[in-house]
Amino acid sequence: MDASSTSVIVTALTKAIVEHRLLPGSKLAEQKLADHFGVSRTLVRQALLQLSQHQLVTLEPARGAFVAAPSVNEARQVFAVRRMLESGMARAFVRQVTPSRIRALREHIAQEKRAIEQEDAPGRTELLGNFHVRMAELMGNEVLAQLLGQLISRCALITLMYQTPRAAEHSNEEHVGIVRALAARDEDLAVRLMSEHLLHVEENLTFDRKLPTHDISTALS
Amino acid sequence: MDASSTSVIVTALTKAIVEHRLLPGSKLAEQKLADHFGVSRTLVRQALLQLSQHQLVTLEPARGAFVAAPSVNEARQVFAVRRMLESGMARAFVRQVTPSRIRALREHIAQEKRAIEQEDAPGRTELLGNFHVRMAELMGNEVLAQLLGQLISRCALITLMYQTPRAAEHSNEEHVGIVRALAARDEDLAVRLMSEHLLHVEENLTFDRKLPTHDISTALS
DNA sequence: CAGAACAAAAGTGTATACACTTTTTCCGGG
DNA sequence: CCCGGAAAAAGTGTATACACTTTTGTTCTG
Repeated sequence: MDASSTSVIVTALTKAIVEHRLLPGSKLAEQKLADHFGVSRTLVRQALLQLSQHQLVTLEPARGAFVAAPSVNEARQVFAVRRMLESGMARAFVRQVTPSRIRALREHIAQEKRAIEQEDAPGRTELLGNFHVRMAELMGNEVLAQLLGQLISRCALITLMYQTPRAAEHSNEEHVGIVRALAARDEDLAVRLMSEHLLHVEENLTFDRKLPTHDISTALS
Repeated sequence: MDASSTSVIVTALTKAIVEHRLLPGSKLAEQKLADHFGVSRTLVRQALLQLSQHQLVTLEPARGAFVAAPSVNEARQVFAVRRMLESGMARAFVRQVTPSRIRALREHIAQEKRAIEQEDAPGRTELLGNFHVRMAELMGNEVLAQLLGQLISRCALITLMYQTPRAAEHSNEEHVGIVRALAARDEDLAVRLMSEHLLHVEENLTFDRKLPTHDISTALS
């Protein structure tokens, strides 16, 4: 059993959704996607099924697939989970700090900064989210990394316009503070900063935004 | 797009895998499953795809689906994630304790006890795992509950023979202690007990067990 | 002109078909 | 007797077919 052709579709759609080229509520018609990717509906359906498990797509019986539009409530729950999980992660990270791990995080933060300065909105959002995944990877816990990756994709879908330059810079600075606490092996400070960081991100949520529904063929090309 | 027929298959297979009626490594042939459930391979494939995302099944290209056999390393990572997540959950729970929530947990523990006394092995394992999901549900965080549910399914697959009467009783007693700390609103104690509880469960892992591969038609009937 | 009712079109849900890969079986050579 | 290899069987991967549902568009009625 294979998922390689399917995963191309999953990746492309995930990227489009997370980068808001496909907006919440957009219809994802199977045949149109199939034509676009040059495969049959079978593979498209597999991909949509996967995306629905990642909560990036909702399936309505006999009506089809739509880009997910998470409720305010769901958004808060996702952030609550992230706070629980990631404060624990910060604590665990402190207990196994190494110079090379700190270096890797600092390099990542530098990349973030470059993306912010160049006003590269999609790259910026991705890097800011990936900071957290990077931490998990550096700890050698792939299970954690994968889980966080999914949660963060959901967050990207949720936050929509979180990626204002101001908020992005703010996040970047908070990352700096977190890494400083990690490097100092200050467990409680690191945990507190991580928790506050996620609270700040959540506070920046803009739930009242209404955006037009895009066409899928333009969004994917 | 529908998943209702598929979800029956997913549920049945999940139950069989978690209860060890289907053992790690067992082949899950599509046509056999299709015959058993009276549907076409299409729906079986959808189900297997979902189960592979839950990490209960591994898919090997052109070779088919097998009940997952998580490595020791993966097992430890899953438990590490649970400790991070659930100590945070315990802390959050304390901050929003109510008498009815404590009552619900105590009732759950009483159920556990009954299952242990009656030596109902599958029910026991399920209830012991569900204690943690129940906490998430009581907090009103469905996202957390769903996530924990998946992690705990993976754990059930991992722990295999964790469900010895002794270990089960031990877990049950620890649940009692955790609820007592929650009721007393002792945040630090609750967090510590939860973390230690999960460490104890992890310590009971038996990685050296070798078990025969069952036949799927007997396991599911 | 607005609205209900029906017909046509489009789209989803499941089954089946078929190409291709892996596994098994069977046979001949060492 | 055992090993290697070819042929057959079984199984997976993708496409397609078809029934059924939803949506759309048109016509008829008040």
